[in-house]
Formats: sequence, C-alpha cells, structure tokens
Amino acid sequence: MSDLLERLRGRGWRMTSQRRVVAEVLDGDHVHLTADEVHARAVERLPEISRATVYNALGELVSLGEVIEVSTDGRAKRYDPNAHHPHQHLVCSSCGTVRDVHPAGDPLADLPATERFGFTVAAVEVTYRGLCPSCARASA
Amino acid sequence: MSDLLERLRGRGWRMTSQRRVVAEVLDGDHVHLTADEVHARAVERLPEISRATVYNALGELVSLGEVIEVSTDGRAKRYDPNAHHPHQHLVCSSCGTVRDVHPAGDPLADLPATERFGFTVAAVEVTYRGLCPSCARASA
DNA sequence: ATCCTACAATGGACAGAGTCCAAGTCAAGA
DNA sequence: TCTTGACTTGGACTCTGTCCATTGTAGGAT
Repeated sequence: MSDLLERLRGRGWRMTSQRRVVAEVLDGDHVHLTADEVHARAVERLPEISRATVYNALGELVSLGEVIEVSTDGRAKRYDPNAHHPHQHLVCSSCGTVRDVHPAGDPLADLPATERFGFTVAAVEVTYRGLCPSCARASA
Repeated sequence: MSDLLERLRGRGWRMTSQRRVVAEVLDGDHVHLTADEVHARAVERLPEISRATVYNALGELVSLGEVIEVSTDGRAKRYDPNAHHPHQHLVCSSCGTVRDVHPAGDPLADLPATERFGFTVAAVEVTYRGLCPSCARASA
C-alpha cells in the first residue's frame, strides 16, 4: 500500500527526506507506534532526524486524514496508519499493545437523541480492554 | 450519596482529613474533574493539601473501584465518581466537557470471538465525540 | 543548470501531567 | 496516653509534547 507517498505528494505535501521516512515507517509493519517509537525507527534510516520533525509530520498526517491518533491511556498517543478502514481497538491493560478489531453493530445508532444533550455527535470510538495472551500467561 | 465515606471506612481505608476532602469533592457536583481541578477544590477546604496527596487518594479510589479514570484525549485524565452505574461518555471535541450517557445495546457482545485474538476481554469503553451546544454555537 | 523563496527541519528551552522519595506527621488500636 | 505503621509533604524528577529562532532545502521560475 505504498501509494501513500503518491497520495501525499498529489495533495501538495512537500516531500522531504524526513517526511518520506516518517511515512515509510508508518506504512511498514502495521502496528500502533508512539511518536517516540516512530522517531526511533526513523533515526535508523535517517540518523539526524529530530523529534520535533517527527511530531510535526505525524500531526500533519493526522490532519490530512491519513493516520489516526489513538489515546488508549494517559500515556503516549499512538498512531494508527489504518485510517481508510473503519475499525475499533483492543488494548492490553498490561503491556499496552493495540490491535485493530471489527465489531458488529453500529454504536452511533445506539445513542438515542434523548441521550445526546444537544451535542452534534460526529464520531464514536470503542475501546475493548483486557489481557493479551502473553500477559495473561505471565500473570497466571 | 454520602455513604461513600462510610463505604471507604468500612473497607479499612484509613480516614485522614485529606482523604475525606478528596472524597467529598468527588461526591459533590457530579462532573468530571481533572486531578488538578480536584486539587484546586480540595485546597479551598484544606489549604495545605498537596498535589501528591490528591494523586495518591485518586489512585486509591480508582483501585477501590469507587471512581473511574477517564482519558478522553491526550490531556489530563478525568475522574468520574459515577462508578456504580454503568455508562459511557460523550465528549466535546472543542472544550473537553464530558457527559455520562447510556446507549442501548451491549458493545461487548458485538465483538465476536474471531476478533478477540486470544485476549481476555474484560471491559469496553465507548466514547462519543462531537460539539457541545455552546461550542457548536461559537464555531458557527 | 541555477537562482529564489516560501516552506520545512533543527535542537534546545519550555510546559503540563504525573511519579518518586526521604523526612516529618498523625490515626487509631493497645 | 503511647506507639507504630501508614499517610502527607514538597521538591526534584520523568515523560510527552510544544514552541521558536535559526538554518536548510524542495521545487517552481528563469
């Protein structure tokens, strides 16, 4: 799915070596990295890339709708490159691993107008929490 | 609903003036305060209470299951004293206000076993996002 | 191919939220 | 009242993330 770079360029995103590396890191293993993890992987390819640049690039990708920001806990935000396929998240309460999941049903439809208090409801996020297999084994 | 203090004492929670004040702040207006907001209100009643003590007390109340920790965004966690009535949250994307809501349906049941990847799923959080009436008016 | 310039990268200082710890204080049982 | 283990304090520290002045460069214009 490496037309990400094409899409970005087509949208007038000025392509620099730093931005390319950040986009490639996200486009790689389909995991949910924190900003510092993205930075660490970017540094492997472009040793002098700065933290600020990674934060900037991530913020832009989020604004462009190419990446979703996920705050699963009070700790670091994670970046989910799977923005074009609606999905929810399953988070390990112990190690913080995140997996994409596809529940049945439409939670938006489950919120009746009487429970909306005049809000303009735009989106819904569902986060399932539990223990991943390896943490469950470790705590047994 | 001020049997909160009774419940805590009955569970062997050593009652100090600081803990009492924190519990009373949460037991007051039924809003979703950040730790620093709790601290600010606690200081009004007990001027020398420290931030660390408020954090400790909040953490203990969460462990005891009396209060729920809500991380709605990457900012400060909020503390929800309505732990004994299952509910979900409706968050204003602009000002961060949180309201409790009660959607129909059971999202836990919507996650088929094939989408659980061996996790022991224990809980589900649903966060509706949108604009509250006053922010919607301001941005119009 | 070279020049220009607006946009991007840098890195260090700064800020917000939260944790840690050694020393002092106190609730509550004996 | 005494004792003691649990609690509180406040300041230093960590972790995430943001800001900004300076330096560098992508990519259109010539």
